[in-house]
Amino acid sequence: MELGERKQKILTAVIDAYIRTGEPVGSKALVEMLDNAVSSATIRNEMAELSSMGYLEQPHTSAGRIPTAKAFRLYIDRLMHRQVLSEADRKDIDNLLSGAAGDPERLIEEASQALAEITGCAAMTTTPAGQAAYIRRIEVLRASSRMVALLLMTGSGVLRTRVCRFDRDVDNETLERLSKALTAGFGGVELSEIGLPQVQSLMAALGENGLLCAPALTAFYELVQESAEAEVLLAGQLNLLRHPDYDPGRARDLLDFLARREMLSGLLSAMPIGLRVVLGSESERPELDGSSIIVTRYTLGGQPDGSIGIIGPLRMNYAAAIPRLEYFANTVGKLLDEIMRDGD
Amino acid sequence: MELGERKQKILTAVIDAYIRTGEPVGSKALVEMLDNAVSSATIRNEMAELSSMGYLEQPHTSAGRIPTAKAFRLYIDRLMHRQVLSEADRKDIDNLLSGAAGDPERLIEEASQALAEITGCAAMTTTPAGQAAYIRRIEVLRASSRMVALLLMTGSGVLRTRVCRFDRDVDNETLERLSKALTAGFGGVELSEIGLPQVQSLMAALGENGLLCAPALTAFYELVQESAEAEVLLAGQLNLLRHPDYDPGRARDLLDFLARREMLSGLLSAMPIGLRVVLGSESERPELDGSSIIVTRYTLGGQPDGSIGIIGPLRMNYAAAIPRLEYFANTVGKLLDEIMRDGD
DNA sequence: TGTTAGCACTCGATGATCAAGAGTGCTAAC
DNA sequence: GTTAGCACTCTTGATCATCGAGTGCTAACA
Repeated sequence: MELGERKQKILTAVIDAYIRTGEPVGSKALVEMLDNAVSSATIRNEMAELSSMGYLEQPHTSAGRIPTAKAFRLYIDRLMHRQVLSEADRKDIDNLLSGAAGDPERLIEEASQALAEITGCAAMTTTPAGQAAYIRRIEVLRASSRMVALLLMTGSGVLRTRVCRFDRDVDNETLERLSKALTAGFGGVELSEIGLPQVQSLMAALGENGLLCAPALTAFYELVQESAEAEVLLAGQLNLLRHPDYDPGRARDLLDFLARREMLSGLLSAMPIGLRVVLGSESERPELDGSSIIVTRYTLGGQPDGSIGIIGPLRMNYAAAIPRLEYFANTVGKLLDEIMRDGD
Repeated sequence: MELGERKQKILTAVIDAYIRTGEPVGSKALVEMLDNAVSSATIRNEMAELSSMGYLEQPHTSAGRIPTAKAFRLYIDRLMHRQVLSEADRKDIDNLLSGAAGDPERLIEEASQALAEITGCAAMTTTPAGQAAYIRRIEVLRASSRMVALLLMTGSGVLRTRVCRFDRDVDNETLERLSKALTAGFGGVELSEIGLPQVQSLMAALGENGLLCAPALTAFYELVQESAEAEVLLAGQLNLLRHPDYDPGRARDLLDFLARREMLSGLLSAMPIGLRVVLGSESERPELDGSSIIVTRYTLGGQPDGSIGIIGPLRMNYAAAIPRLEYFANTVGKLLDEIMRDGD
């Protein structure tokens, strides 16, 4: 079902105008947009056809047309003219990202903030975890006679800590042994390979100390689980409240949805490599209806790693947002590589 | 300006009803609430006086009365009948707080969540930092040949980490020396006493290594600053969107305000010891108008430490919220003491 | 002197009616 | 295939009358 050239032009104009104003667009307005090439009656005929083809719909008889999800899909895939970022645009983004000097996690966090600010949408990112996240280092630190802090550093440079409390005093020797056992047993191991059985067998290997160290091992296990699943960072949710397209109820539902990180996490991890636009109505989630998600991945050492994306109203400025998001992802990847690259 | 007993009863009834319904309350409704003790005309006379005294106001001539901020103040300080928590109420709260076993920071975080859930307001807490927050431990951990992680543990058991990157490779010896210098120089020192000059003089003392270690010292300084000011945790902001008293614009402004943690931090730290109710109109912040804050402190080792509080609409159920908040603060303090108490 | 019944009055909320305007679909002419 | 013209539909905003809740005031009452 190929669309004629004029139909494409008209549809594109309708969507562009709708994205700009949020109002249904009528035949008169379109005549101007198409440089008076044809009359409004012709436009009307074409629009009637576009309607019956499922690309346009009318909120009511005497209103203009608004694009359907199907139309947005076509627009995004084929019709839209992406903006080309100016030197100034790039500079702006570069500046926003220059804040976090050496910490990968903070970089991602600030990238989230910046992306939200630039696009006016909510931004979501996942920390670099990737498939190849392994344990680079484990530390057992005494905090007091019964409290011990565990620290886990992954291969991607992300740190996680947890404090746990023993049932009775532990001596340095025990901690030392625990620390050695953890490092020996799990250093360099991929996070995904560490499950309850592995931790339990380590506990058994510790012999009489195993039971005493149970709180620490539990904490360690939780720490591994926590580090294994990429953390989802969200920024600029309040931007969504500002947008007129969201009535209070819908906005609340959406924010509720976004607050459930495990949802987002699943959503993002299910995304294939490459830049994707998911229209809310295309997902199975009713909360996302009326919204739209653009996601891509940033790379780490040349490999696709964490996700970075935005979520906003269906009627968002794709032509501007997409190239910006791409540039963000590229820059984040580059900065991460710079941080992680070592002098060897 | 003492209020007669009947006036007090009427005012209390008005506020109770207004808190329940959110609508202006009229003389007829009040007659019922006061068990038909007097006629509506009498009530009207009394209400007219209460109006001229500044306790009640009318949205428009033909509507009932709503309480003013002055009335709420009186209500909270003297008129209100606090709910007494049932055994079941306490159990509920105890259960909600039993999650985070041994980690003080996670305990506070979960307390925030739970408090928001129970009260239907937004909850805010600060991590235990207190005036007496000193450095219990500093660790310098190599992450790779150029990346180093710093870890800071404060006396209250809170951990903070930061990753920094050196301009060139650092050998273990240098790191060792840095670690020793930091521990020797700042171990046991109060956070508030560590400023740029102190860090700089340490850098000088490191001699030729000082310059090389500059990124780490910068990170250390930032870490100290970050740990010195109690972190403000916020939960349940979305509860506010659910409340009919907030129109979308006001809700957004309030959420914007809450998102600026440094504002909250200042607000909380300026609060005197003990349970306080601050009506939004009593603060200088226009964003808080129409809202109300209830704050208290939890204790750590018998000393008042972090803040814990809620923020919600002016018309909130104080009689229920206040005793719950108090119980929360007590329980959090108890749990913290349990976690921190050492076997010596 | 304090309380109450009665009543006129005010003012927002509700709903009906109406005109204006935007936009369409259809028909007939080009 | 395109266009001018026109009748038709439907939203929007304004105007207006009505209704009802609630008040303030006055006069009667205990």
